[in-house]
Parts: sequence; C-alpha cells; structure tokens
Amino acid sequence: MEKQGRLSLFRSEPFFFIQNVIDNITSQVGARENVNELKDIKADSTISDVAKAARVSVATVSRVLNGSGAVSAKTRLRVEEAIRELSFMPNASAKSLRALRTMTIGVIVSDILVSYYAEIIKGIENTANALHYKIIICDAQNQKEKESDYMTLVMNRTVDGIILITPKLTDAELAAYAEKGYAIGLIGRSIDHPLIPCVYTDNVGAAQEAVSHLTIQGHERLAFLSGFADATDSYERLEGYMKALRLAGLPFVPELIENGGFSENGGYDAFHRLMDKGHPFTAVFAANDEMALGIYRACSERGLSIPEDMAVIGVDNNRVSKYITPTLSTVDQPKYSMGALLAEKLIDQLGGNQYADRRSFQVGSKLLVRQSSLFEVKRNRLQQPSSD
Amino acid sequence: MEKQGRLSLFRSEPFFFIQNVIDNITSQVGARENVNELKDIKADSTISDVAKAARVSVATVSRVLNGSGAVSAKTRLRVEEAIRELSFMPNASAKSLRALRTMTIGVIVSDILVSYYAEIIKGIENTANALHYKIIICDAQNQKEKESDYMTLVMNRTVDGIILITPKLTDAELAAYAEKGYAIGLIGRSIDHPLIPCVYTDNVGAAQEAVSHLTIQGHERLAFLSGFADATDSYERLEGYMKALRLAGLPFVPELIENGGFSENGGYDAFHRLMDKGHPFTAVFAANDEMALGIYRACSERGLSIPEDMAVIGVDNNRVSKYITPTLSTVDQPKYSMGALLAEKLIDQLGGNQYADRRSFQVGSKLLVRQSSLFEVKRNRLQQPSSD
DNA sequence: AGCAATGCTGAAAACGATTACAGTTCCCTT
DNA sequence: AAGGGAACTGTAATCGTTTTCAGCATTGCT
Repeated sequence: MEKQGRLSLFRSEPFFFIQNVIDNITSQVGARENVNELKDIKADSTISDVAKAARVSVATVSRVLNGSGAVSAKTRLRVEEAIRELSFMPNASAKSLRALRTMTIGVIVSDILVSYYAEIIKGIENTANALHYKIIICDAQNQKEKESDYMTLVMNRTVDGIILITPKLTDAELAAYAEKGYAIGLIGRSIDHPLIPCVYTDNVGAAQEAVSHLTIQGHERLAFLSGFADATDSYERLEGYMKALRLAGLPFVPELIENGGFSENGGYDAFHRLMDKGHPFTAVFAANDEMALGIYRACSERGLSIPEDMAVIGVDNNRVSKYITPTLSTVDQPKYSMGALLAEKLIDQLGGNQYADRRSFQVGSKLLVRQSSLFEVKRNRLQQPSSD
Repeated sequence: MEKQGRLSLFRSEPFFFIQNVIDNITSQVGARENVNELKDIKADSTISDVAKAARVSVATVSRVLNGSGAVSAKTRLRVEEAIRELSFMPNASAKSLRALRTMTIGVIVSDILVSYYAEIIKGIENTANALHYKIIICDAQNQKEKESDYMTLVMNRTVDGIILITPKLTDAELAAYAEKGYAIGLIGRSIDHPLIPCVYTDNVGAAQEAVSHLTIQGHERLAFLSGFADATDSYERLEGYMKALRLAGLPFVPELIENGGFSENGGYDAFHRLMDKGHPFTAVFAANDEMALGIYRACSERGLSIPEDMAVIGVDNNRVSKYITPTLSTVDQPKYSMGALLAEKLIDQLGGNQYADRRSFQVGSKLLVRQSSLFEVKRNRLQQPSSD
C-alpha cells in the first residue's frame, strides 16, 4: 500500500556508513565555488581587546560586564561602546574554567525518539533554560555501557550535573557517583540516597490500579508483558500486577508473564509466545504502550478483537494511543512537570543548597480508561480522539 | 471516557511556577536527614596533583594523557598509576580554553516534542557522538527571538557550531552569522551560501507529487493548509501545490488556502474555516501531519468520511499517521540520515576542511500512499498497520 | 675520546576570563 | 589646607590544561 518514491535509502540501522549515506541519499546541488577571503574573518575579540579599545584595564571591562564593583559612568560608557564596536562576547570556556562550573547539565536517556523521554526532556530544557542552564543530550541507545560512558561528562566537568531518566545503572553504581561528589538526579526511578534528588511515580500503585480495573470487569486470566528484565519500572509494574491479582483472589500464573523489551516488535513477539503457551487469557497489561501496539498487530493477525476477545492496557500515554482504533487505555504521567521539577531541584543543589528539606518526590499518575479495556465499545466509526 | 486518577495537575502551559508544581504534583517521601560529611568528598584532582604523585612535571603527565611526545616506559607506568590512583580526569573547560574549541555543537529546533525533530536530533547525536562531539539541545519554542538568543552559544564559544532545523531566521541573518565566522548548518532548508552546509528535501517536488496523486484520482477542488506564514518549507509546499494544479489544468482558488500553524488544533480550526467559506472541495493537502490530524477531528464532527467525502494527505510521516483510522497518506523524509549527514558535514568543516567540494545536499523524500487518499478503502476493521 | 643525534624531561608561556589587593583620584569635612 | 573616606581603577594571581623551548642524559658514530 506504500508507493515507492524516488529514493530507496531510509534509516533502519544506526548510522555507520557516512559516505554511503551521502552517495545514496543525496544529489549534488551546484558545488559552490570555493571562497578564499574567509581566513581573516575574525569573529571573536577578547576582553583585553576591549580593554585596549576603551583604554582601561581588563578588570574594569570585567566589572562592566558583570555589574560587579563600581565603575564611573564615563568609563562605563566608553567600555560599553568598545564592547559593541568589537561585538565582544566573553568566552564561555574561560569563564567556566575560572568559575569552576559550566552552567550545563547532561541528560541521559535511553532513546530520544521515545516520546516519554522527549516530553521529559522538554520539561528539563525549558526549566534549565529559565535558570540559565543549558542541557547536553545523551542518547544511551538502551545500552548500560553507554550510560556509564556518558557519566564522564560530569567527571571531567563538561557538565555540572547529570540527570538520568530511568537508567540501567544499579543503585550502588549511582550512589557511588553521588558519593564521589558528582551531582546526579533521577527521573522515573527512586533511590534512597541523601545526595540524589529524584522524581518518580508510584509504578506499583499505578499498575495495580490498571490491573484491578481489568479484574473488576470480570477478567480472571490476565497476562503481563514486562519490559527489560533489568528495568526497575518494569519490575515495579509487575509487582503491581501481582498485587492486583492477589487483591482479586486470582492465582498468579508464571506462564502468563513474558518479556517484550519495551518495543513494539518485542511486544508483538511476546504476545504470540504467550498465546502459544496453552494458558488462555482474556486481558493483557503491557509495561508500556509501544508493546501494546505490538499486541494490537498480533491480535489482528490472530483475528482477535480488542477489547471483546482481548482487553489491553499500556503505560505511558504514547501519542498514538489516543488515535489508534480502538483507543488504548493507558497510564499517564505528568512527564513535562517531572522533568521540570527535577531540573529545578538539581540546579538548586548545584547552587549550593546542599541541605534541601526533601530530595525525593513522588508524583501522581492517572489511569486513562479508553476503549481497549472496556467491554462495550463503540467501534466501526471514524475515531474522534478525546481531548486529554 | 477518561477516568480521573489521583492527581490533577498536568502539563498544559510552559513551566513558570516551580513552587506551584512542587506543591501540586508531589507528595513528600521521607525527608532524608541531612548529611554533613560531604564537604570533604573531593571528586577532582588536577594534572598537577597527578604530576606530584608521580614525581614528574605536568608536561609529562599531559604527554601521557594525549600520547603526544615521547615518554619512557617507566615514567609512563608511574604516571598511569597516579592517574588511576587519583581517578583523574582532565578538566574539560581548561582543555577547551587552551584548544579554543569545545567539541560541542548546538542544535536549535522549534519543538523537541515534534517527532520530526526528534528523529533528526537522533541522527545528529549518534553521528556527533561517534566523532567525539556532544550536542546541546535548544528548544526555541517556535519563537524566532529564542532562535537568535540561542545563537549566542556559538558566539561565546560554548559550542563550536550550530545546526538549525527549519529555522525562522531569514537567509540574510543566517548569512551574516556565517560571514562573521560562526559555523552553522541547516536542515530542512536550503540556502545558497558557500559557508553554510545544508541538507534538505525537494519540498516543491514532493508537494507536487502528493497533490498530483490527488488530481489524478479525479479531485478538482483541492484545499491547502499551510503552516506558519514565515516558514520556507510551508511556502515551498504551497508552491508544489500550485504547480500540481497548473499541471492538471485546474484553477487556483485563493479561498482554498488556509493557515494552520503546523499544529493539530491549528489544522482543526483552519479546516472549519475552509469549510465555512462556501467554496466546496473534496481533498485537502496539509503541510504537515499534525494539521492533518486536526482535519480528521473536524471531519468527524462534520460527519465527513475520509477518504470518501474528503481525501487527506499530510507531510512528515508522523508516528500516528500509520496507526490512525483511516491510515494517513503522507510524505516521508529520511530524517535520521539528514541529521547524520549534516552533522558529519558540519564537523568536517569545523575540522578545518573549509573547502569541501559540496556543502548543499538535497535528499529524496517519498510519498506514502495510504488509505486517506484512496477511493476504495477497506474500513470497519481493526487497522493493521503496514510495516514501513 | 669527542661529538652529534636522539630520547626524555621540566620550566614557563599561553588560552581568556574573574577577583583580591593595592593604588590613585576626588570630594567633603574641619 | 590638610586629612579622611569613598569611589574608581589597575596589577597580578588564578582556574587547569597544552605546547614550545631548552636542558640534560644517553647512545651511536668516527
């Protein structure tokens, strides 16, 4: 159903073959003639250039720049004129070296593309920016090793602190960084450490609420799709799932647990594996929406209707979940605010507020009940997304 | 249909009220007792600490660190031991100050949340990282002024160069930066300047192909939803739309053009405005998928079936477009590769390759024909997304 | 043995800002 | 007019690296 356009190469794997890419996806557009007179274009002037131009010392220029110390109106004007004239901007590296801080924080995520992370990042960026901080984005590509690699940023003082979103590093490793004096903060994960601020949701409770919503509707055999085996949030959701079963007086069937690696394809495969085990079930709780999308596809292949034959609930409130048919029930978190809050806390700590009264914040999530988990669902109509 | 959970505050506006956020979304979790023995935790040691420990000069340590110059095996071992012992890491600011470069590039986007940008960013980050560069993300929040603000990053040497994705700055402004000696690159926009590398798609051609696809199917009155008035890509898509009309011998009706600001709600409003003008039409080409989603909602409200009553085509291949019912026809671009390619080119230029043979790269896009633009559409079934 | 070449090492000068300290000017009292 | 204090300004140290230059020791060669 997809008509091929003019070009064949599209992204599918990581980028390893730069020349390849160039050769494949581009068509040269007028190789511009070279220009030679750019050597002498000098963008920067230093503070001493300004001092010279204004016939004052560098100290005075610095005072004008930072509004520190007293400077006579006459001198100030001359300096400001010189600054404008030379379009001078103080060198950030020099400033950082002297101040021993960079006004930058790093943000480590496992995949920028996942909208869950993107929204948190937005919250972090906006807040950080308002507080005059910049953020360096680190895509760990789901690899724990890359996470560790990126930690060097705080160790070599490229950044003043690092925010990790649902990291793979262990509690012990994280604690070690903090105790060495590196400022780190956590989002979507809690840790009991006096130096590490964190913002997280009650995964257990949320999962329990979601699964209870299913049992209340009469489901007695419910499957669970976990994410990565080493992901705390996935584990906590499993815990909530088990709690809900217990609460409903239902038995825990280990065969009804499968691992889907948080990805759509993973969810798709895992669901098929579940179905083939010979332990029938009528509802499935997926540790995130991506896997739920995979379930949709698998159900479609097996001729199962959602929610009549199979109820589905995910987590994350992925953008797609609201638009797909049937709309997907899911657990939503205030992602933007979570990012904003942690950024504010971490920067506060960087500012020397070492003894904040609290470092650990649990924020609420909410279950969005949509069509995929309700028995009576209006279907066969163009979906009109609700406006949450 | 959305059940309210425990908490009410969810992100809707920019973040301005930090204390507010805290008070609203959090519940305190065990205010940890303060710790006092952290003053003496010293994370960093300097190169001279290492030198002292190894009983050599700082110059020698530097040589060991960078593999420059000759160092005797015996000394090298001693230095390496000292480095390990002190877990020394060279200070990035000092390095940058000395080297006059930061190994960092800035990336300015108008909204991180838009998946189009996120995917480009991923391409940039992965490539930059492979080349030992870091990226600073700048969310301009659709404001031209913020774009300019972020340009200070390259002027004060926080970053070595800046990549702008479909910026609002004018060609003249961009050229001015480049001519002052600041390294900038463009994605999703072309500029005819010898110093500015850019990677872009043929918006005109792609739009023309999309609209022609509609006219070929017999549509004679087609509307166009533009994005921002000042966005080049939106303008180019309008151009393609007009070309396609001309090609099909159809009249251009100015009343059938509306501005939707690239957002879902904007598209929704714009579509309603179009419908109320009294100039009937049977198909609409939206300058991006977000607006197309708004059109879906508006159509649903007006009882219009897609594609029977109204054919719709968008641009961007938003994640949702594949999952919504009916699936949305759209124009796809190799976003990841575009980011990767430009990052590689810009960094190449930073490396001193001032006279690259080409700086301007046009990459192909492809029209994905899905259900929303086809007359005979299978509907009323659970959608099974195709696997593009 | 004398000398050049080589290998290794250290001292010191950058890089571009901030800031403590000291020195100068100016104005106001007495 | 002298003295004191405030206001202003400059000198120089400092942040932590890299790198040039020179010095010393060792080696190899004649």
